[in-house]
Amino acid sequence: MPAPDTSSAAHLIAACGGRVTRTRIAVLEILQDSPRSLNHDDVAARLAADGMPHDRVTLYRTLDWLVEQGLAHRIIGPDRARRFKAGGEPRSQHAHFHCDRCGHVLCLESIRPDEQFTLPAGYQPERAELVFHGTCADCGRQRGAKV
Amino acid sequence: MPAPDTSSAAHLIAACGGRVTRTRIAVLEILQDSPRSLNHDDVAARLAADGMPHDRVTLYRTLDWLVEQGLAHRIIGPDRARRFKAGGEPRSQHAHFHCDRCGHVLCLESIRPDEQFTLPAGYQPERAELVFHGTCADCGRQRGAKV
DNA sequence: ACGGTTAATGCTACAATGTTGCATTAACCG
DNA sequence: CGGTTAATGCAACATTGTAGCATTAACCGT
Ligand SMILES: [Mn+2]
Ligand SMILES: [Mn+2]
Ligand SMILES: [Zn+2]
Ligand SMILES: [Zn+2]
Repeated sequence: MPAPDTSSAAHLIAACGGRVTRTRIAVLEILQDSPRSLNHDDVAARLAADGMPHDRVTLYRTLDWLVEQGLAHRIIGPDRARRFKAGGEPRSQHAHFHCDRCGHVLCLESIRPDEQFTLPAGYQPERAELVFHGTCADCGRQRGAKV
Repeated sequence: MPAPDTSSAAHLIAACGGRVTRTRIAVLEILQDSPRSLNHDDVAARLAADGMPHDRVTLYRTLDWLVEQGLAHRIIGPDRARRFKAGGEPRSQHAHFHCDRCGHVLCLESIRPDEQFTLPAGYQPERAELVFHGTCADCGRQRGAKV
């Protein structure tokens, strides 16, 4: 009997009290395996590659559920499409970087927008979203290459 | 002959080299008259109130054109709908505040997200978007009122 | 003021993204 | 293993935004 991996997808899902289904496990593992955030199409493509059956609506609901449970977090890109990444935002709000060249959205865990600004009187902020736009490190290296 | 008001909507539009049409004038004046940002439906409703004929697509193109010309700026809310406000972003990127209670999006001209953070090596940011979420000053005053 | 040129508009159809309702399946529990 | 019900699959719909193309009207020169 292997030691129980308390950080495995199935284990995390079970800890939320929800049912541990093939779809939830597969989707969460896909998010965990990806260094960058993924939109619905990205996840669907990976599910298909794994030979997993998948319904468009179920995927929406699964991703929303993972966010609700704090197992993933979501950010809305300038293409008005949601992108997802494993790991919640317990109290650690972090900035994101949207590369205009390759379209990828990366997490900048080191940058915390909260507690950095003082708002005008009366405003009661609960969270802050900070998104940079420009050229990512990868695309900056091979400059001129039109990804 | 009245002194030429160089900040009037018609004058600003003419200065861009584009044709000065009823729609462009009306839309820009609507944006100029509003203290908060407006989405397409907001603008359409005001056009209708003014008895102006308006087509959905024309409104999209008009607003996009105003942004292109630097006469308005756009921000994408968490409801993935674009909101517009008069005035461009010449070099003055400013933060925005999205009220979770009333849904309004306000400009925080005093807060400039750029030149505030140092990104990891390799990243080349060109602009930064900073959006706070919470309760706005108006909604904070009449707390408990469920707008 | 008039007519020609063409940018801007109106209209239709379409695309992308996300939601709702409901019947069916399968995860869990005893 | 069988019953309960959360999760899924499916179809239809909603919202937001685009593309193509015929028509209108803003502008310019006369
Ligand atoms: Mn992130
Ligand atoms: Mn603004
Ligand atoms: Zn890139
Ligand atoms: Zn408010």
